[in-house]
Amino acid sequence: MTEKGKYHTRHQAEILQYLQSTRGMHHTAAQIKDHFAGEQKNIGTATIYRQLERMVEEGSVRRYLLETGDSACYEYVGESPACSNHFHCKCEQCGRLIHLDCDELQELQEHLLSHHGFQWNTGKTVFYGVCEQCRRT
Amino acid sequence: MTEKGKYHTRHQAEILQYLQSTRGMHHTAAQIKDHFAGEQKNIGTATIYRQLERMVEEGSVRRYLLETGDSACYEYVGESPACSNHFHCKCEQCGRLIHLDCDELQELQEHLLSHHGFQWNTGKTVFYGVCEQCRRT
DNA sequence: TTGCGTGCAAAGGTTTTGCATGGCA
DNA sequence: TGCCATGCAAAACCTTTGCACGCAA
Repeated sequence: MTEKGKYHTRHQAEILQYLQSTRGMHHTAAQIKDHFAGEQKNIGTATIYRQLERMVEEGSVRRYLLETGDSACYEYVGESPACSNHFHCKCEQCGRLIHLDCDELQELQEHLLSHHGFQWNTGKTVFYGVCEQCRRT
Repeated sequence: MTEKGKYHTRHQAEILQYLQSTRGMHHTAAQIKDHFAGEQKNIGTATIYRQLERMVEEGSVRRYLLETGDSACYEYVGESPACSNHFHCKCEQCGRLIHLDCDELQELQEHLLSHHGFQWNTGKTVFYGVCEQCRRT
């Protein structure tokens, strides 16, 4: 399956390391580019997209679509699927992406599969709504 | 809140009527444009986007983001929030958008609110995964 | 040496915007 | 008549692609 990614390059390692060091956070391609630009390390936009695409295919990184016109967001999730036990909630008011740890998620996943035959890819799904902070103000 | 939409125009009525007549289905802006082009009714792209934006703001139409690079999808959902008792599931293999009626949805909604303080907007959320048909093949 | 990775620039696609014109009230 | 809506074209934006060069193995 992994025909791509034959070579281990410096940029590949640096991007992966950056994403790993910010586990739990998400970045757009442009933000990643800016991060390295800030360290005097220029990485071409195409390279960033190509590396991210590879990591998404491998499964170590997830991509989220938030709003029309916005960039996609990328987040390191690791090699093991065990860490996927949280909801991704996007607040429609303040725009934050919130990670909620919750066992209910797994129950719902099983329900969707057994009752509806739908094999839910929990990682890719984003729940839209209003977060606690915004709700109180 | 509704400063916009002061005038009722022919195009507005036609677009809304088309979306209403296809309730349960979703269309991209381009598909809507093509539909009217097929009836010798040309509607400018900008007009379609502007009308859709208005309807989304009003709440009678929902917008879904499916894949990067793809267009957003629009679907008529009506004025009442009662119809929102179903999941929107996008099959990552065949690309279909599936509507699943399910009470579990409301339970999850209550759970998210009471345990995590997150007021989930169920209509906007799309569950990604693999549908029953694709799973069996 | 072989062939993948990179960077740059250009292309591709969707959505938004500016501006003059047309239509609703 | 006063504004809003429309259409066209251009702009803005994110992402992908082509190609020559660089680098890993």
